Amino acid sequence: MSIDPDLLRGTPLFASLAASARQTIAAAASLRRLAAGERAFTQGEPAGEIFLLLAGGLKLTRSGWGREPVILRIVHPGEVFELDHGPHRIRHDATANALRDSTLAVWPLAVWQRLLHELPGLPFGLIQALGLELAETQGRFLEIASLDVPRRLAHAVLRLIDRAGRLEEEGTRINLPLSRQDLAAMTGTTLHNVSRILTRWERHGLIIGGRRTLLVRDIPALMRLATAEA
Amino acid sequence: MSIDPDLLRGTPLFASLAASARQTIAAAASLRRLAAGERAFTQGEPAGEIFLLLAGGLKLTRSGWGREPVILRIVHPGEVFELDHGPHRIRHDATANALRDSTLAVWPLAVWQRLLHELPGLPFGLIQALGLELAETQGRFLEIASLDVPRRLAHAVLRLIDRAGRLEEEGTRINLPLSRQDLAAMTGTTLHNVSRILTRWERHGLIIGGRRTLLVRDIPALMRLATAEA
DNA sequence: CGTATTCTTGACTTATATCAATGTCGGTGG
DNA sequence: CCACCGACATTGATATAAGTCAAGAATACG
Repeated sequence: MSIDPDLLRGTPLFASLAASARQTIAAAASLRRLAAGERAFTQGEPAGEIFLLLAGGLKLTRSGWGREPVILRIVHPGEVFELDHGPHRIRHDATANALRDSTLAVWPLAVWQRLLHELPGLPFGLIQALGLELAETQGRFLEIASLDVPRRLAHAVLRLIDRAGRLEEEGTRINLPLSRQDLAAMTGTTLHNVSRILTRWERHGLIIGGRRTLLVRDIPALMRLATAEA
Repeated sequence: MSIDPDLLRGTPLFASLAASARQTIAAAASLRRLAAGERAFTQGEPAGEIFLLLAGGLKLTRSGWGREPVILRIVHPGEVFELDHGPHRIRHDATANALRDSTLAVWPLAVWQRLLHELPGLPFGLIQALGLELAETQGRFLEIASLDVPRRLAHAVLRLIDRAGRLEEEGTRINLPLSRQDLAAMTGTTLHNVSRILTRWERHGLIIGGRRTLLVRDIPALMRLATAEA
C-alpha cells in the first residue's frame, strides 16, 4: 500500500485537490507492475478497481462481434482509467494490455467509493476526467464516421506524437511499441491498409517506419493531410 | 422559472436524490419549447446551459473536416445533455436540432454549479450519467470500427426501436421523424447506401419504410442481422 | 542460426461512395 | 381544391477505396 503523493499531482483528476487529500488518496493506493505484454485486466472479468498509470503505456481493447478487437484508447502516464463505475459496469468492458513495462497505482473500488465521499473535491475531478474522456471518444467517433483511412490514420499518429512523442535528431518518434496491427485497430482498418499508407508516406519523406516504431519527420505535412478537405 | 419536480424523477441523474433536492433543482429550471426544426444551440456558440429533454426528440450533430455532419447522439425524453462542462468546453461542440416539437428544462451553468455543490447527491448522479454516455459512445465507436454498413445500420435501428419505439398492429415504429440522411449520419455512411439497404430489408419483409418513418416488423431477424458473424 | 513475429507487396474481389436521373410524397399558395 | 414546388427517396451505372487472399522479406529473439 501507499505511493508517493507527488505522483498524483500530474493528473487533472487530483491536481485541484489539497495536498492533504492527495496524501490520503496516495496512502490508499497500492502499486502494481506489469511487464510488457501482461494485462491489468481482461474484458468480461468482474471489475473492482480504479487505475492510474504512473509509467509505461497500455492499450485498452474491446472485442465484439466484428473481426479483430478494436483499440478504444491508449493510456499514457498520468492518465486514469476504468473509472466509470456505476451500478452498471460490474465487469470490465475492455482488456488492458501493457505495451511496455508499466507501473500502476490501484485503488480497490470500495476504497475509492469511500474516498469519493470523504474528499469533497474528488467528485468534481472525476466529473472533469469523465468529461474529457467523453469528448475524446466523441472526437474519434467523428473521425471514423467522416474521414477516409489515410486521414484518420494521420489523426491517430498525430495524437500519439502529441502524447507519447520523443524528440530525435531527424524528427519526433512515437515512444511506444505499436505494431501496424495496433494502428489498424485504432483506426478501424486492416494492417495491410496501414502498411501501404505508411510506406507511401515514407516515400514522400513524411515518416520513417520500422518494426513497432514510427518516426515522424514532417509533422506539419501530416497535419495538412489529416485535415485536408479532399 | 420552475418546473414540476416529478418530471425529474424519471432520469437517472436525479432519481436517487431526495424529493426536497429535486424540488430545489426543479425550482431553478426554466422551461423552453422548440418547434420541430429549431435548434437549442449551435456548434461553436458559447456554452452556458445544461439541458434536460422533457418531451419530443433532438439530434446532436457535429460537423468537422469531413463531408456531411455526423449525428453524435439522439436525445430522448428524460435524457440530459450538454453536461460535461469543465474548464475546457467553453463552447458547444455540437448542434442540437429538434426532430419534433420539444420541451426542455434548462439550467444556467452558474446555477447548475451551485446546485452541484449544494446538493450532496447530485455529483454522483452526474458521474453516473457521464459514465453511461461514455459507455454508449464507446459502444458506437466499436460498431463503426468493426462492422460493415448493414450491420451498423441494424444496430442503429434497434437502438431507436428500443428507445423510441411505438407498438403498432404490424410491428414497432420508430416514433421520430428521421430521414434516410439522418440514419446515414448516425452510421457514418451515405443516404444512398441506407436507402438501398432498407429497400432490401423491405423486400425481405423485415421492415416497412416510408418518408421519414420506419416500421420494424421482425425485430429478432434484425437482431440476428446485427450480430451475425459474417 | 533457425524460428517466430512483424512487415511489405502484389493480384484480386467486393463494399461502398459518387454521379446522375427519376420518382414520390406532402405542404403551400393560387 | 388542385397544381405546383420543394424535400425526400429510390434506383441505376460507374468509379474507387479498402478488404481479402497469398507469398515473401525483414527483423528480432532465443
